[in-house]
Amino acid sequence: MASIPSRPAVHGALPAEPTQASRFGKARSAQSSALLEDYVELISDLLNDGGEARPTDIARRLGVAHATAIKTIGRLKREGLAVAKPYRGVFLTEAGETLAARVRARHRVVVDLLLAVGVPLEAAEADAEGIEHHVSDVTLAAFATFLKRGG
Amino acid sequence: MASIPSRPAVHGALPAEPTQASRFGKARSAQSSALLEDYVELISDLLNDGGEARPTDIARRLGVAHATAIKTIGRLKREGLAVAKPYRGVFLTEAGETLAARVRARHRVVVDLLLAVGVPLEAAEADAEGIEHHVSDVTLAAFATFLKRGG
DNA sequence: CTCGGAATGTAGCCTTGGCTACATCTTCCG
DNA sequence: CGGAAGATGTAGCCAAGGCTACATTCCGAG
Repeated sequence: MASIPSRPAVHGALPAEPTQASRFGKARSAQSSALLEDYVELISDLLNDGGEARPTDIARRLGVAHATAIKTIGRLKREGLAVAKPYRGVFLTEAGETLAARVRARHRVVVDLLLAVGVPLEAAEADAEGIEHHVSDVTLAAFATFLKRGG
Repeated sequence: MASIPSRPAVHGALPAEPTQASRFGKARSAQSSALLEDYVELISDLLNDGGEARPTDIARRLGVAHATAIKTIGRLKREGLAVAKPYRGVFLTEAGETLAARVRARHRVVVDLLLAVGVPLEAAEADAEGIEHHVSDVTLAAFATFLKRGG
């Protein structure tokens, strides 16, 4: 069908810009850190609030099996974000706390922005959970400015 | 992203609300359809623009190896979103076209909203790529309303 | 002090989405 | 017409993030 000719040099309005590829790549890698961010923030919440973060609690809050939570906690440890001795609960390292604070702040801004543009509370909370991991610093700053100015 | 941050936290044990778990679960499953959505939209773009969608182009645009693209195209076929005969390019089914249209519309609204709240173009385009997959219908509607209102 | 239930941890399996390496097909050009 | 080059497809590997099933540890009753 001549539909697969060797690649002609130019392709009209859709050049194969590396820009686009890099955007997708960024979105992919963001997704990979998302889980760690969720864990770290949740652990921080649990520690601040109840004094301890136990795998079972974490698992229940995240809606996964406890084995899954434990496995991910292992990854947290490997990445230097958390410490945990067997049967002794999970704690955050300096790096973990820092990350948690950043993530929590970002989450708040995202939710507030969604509310400011008229998203209902329930949807705002729910969608923010997924959205926040893809909000870059630049975008976050813009959100903050928008909120300060008008919201 | 533990969702209790913006409000005064309950002092005492955090309740193990199923709400939170379901939010995380939703974010997780959204992430799973995200890839398919990206592929479908890109294929639609390529078809509309150049008349054909070839695995190599798709791979380059997404920034992945061609083998990866081919594997995912296989998944698209399994899910009834695309058709492809070996060495003959990829085409969308009715369902695929429908999905593509929906995804494209959503993408536009998300970018427009980001721009409307002051996010620079580059960041808006880049972040939208990740954000759009987590924007629920309710939130999308709110975005549209905000934009129409002259946001 | 012992025992049983709950919490914790381990092992092994699955799918997704990447990759590289290699095999095969098409097309185009000499 | 016959290759060679490039596109396409296949195979096999890896890590992440789920799960279930089973093993171990802890702790509070009794």
